[in-house]
Amino acid sequence: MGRPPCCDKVGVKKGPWTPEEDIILVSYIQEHGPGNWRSIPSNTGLLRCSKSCRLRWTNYLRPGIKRGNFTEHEEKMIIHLQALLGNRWAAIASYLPQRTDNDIKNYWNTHLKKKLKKLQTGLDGKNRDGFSSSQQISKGQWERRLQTDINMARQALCEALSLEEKPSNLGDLKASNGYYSYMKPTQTSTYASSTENISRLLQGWMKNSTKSSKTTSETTQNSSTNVGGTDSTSSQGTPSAANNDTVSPDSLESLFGDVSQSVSPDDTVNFFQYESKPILGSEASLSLLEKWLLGEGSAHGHEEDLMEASLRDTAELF
DNA sequence: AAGGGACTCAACCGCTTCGAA
DNA sequence: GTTCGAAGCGGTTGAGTCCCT
Repeated sequence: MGRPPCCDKVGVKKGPWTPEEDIILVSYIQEHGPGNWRSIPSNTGLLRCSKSCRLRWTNYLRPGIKRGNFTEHEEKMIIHLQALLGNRWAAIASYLPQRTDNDIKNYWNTHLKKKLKKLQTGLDGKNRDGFSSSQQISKGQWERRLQTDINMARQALCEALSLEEKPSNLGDLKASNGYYSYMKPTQTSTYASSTENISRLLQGWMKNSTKSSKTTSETTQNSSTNVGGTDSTSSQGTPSAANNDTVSPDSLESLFGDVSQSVSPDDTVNFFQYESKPILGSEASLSLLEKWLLGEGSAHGHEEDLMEASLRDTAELF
């Protein structure tokens, strides 16, 4: 009963990918670009379903993926964004271009959830509730609308300024609807890191062909040399934001320590107010926002700056 | 050294969304 | 306006690894 599996064909392979399969997939995508996943198994001879190919690519083989430990900044971003967006991992991942939604989801479930739970239980006795639950819901709804506005503003800005050059660190990505999505390579030097991937895969394969598939993760661990790609996710309808996993402002406050401790729990909202409302207190903040809107430079750095500016200016407002 | 519980994370499953016909 | 297939997404699983006793 129920929906049949996407690939109930006999002979479709499941389970961990082998280095050989990785190489085949990367080579194919290098040549044809990602997309048209349906045709990949038949065109490459891979005994995998299209979904599996897509996942393997987006979560593992795609250039620009950063692996390994999350930095403190990334952690904060995730907690912030999770509080605002709920478990919309793809949307959250769009703010952390080097991380995949799967990675973020895993990290949340294995690390951050526990961390915050600990903090929350520590605070429970105090009952310093900043929001009512209804406030949280309306904030979520408001923020989602806001995010759409932000994306539209970004796009409009890019179009208005006829931006032709790509952001320096985004390689072969193209701004689209406020997000960066893959653009089929047309000229030179695209997929440099894929080539690197392949050679690493080959090396790892030759060296450790007998080892488990875990080895692959090491061989393909790739410095983000050229691309900070993300799935071109947009905010979608049916959010389940403010679900049970949503973090209370108390936890955020505790976790962020000195960054947040002097300001209200509404910081999370203020962070996004910066993205759309002209209440910026300083020109510096404005230029940061401008840069961020244009997708210039390292998203990481500017988001951090923006967040700090947000907190700083919020404090100034009071 | 061995057993077993805890943890991690790649991969799968199934529902939803989107776009073409 | 409806249908259908493809792609996207979030939740869940399970194999491998780590750590403690």
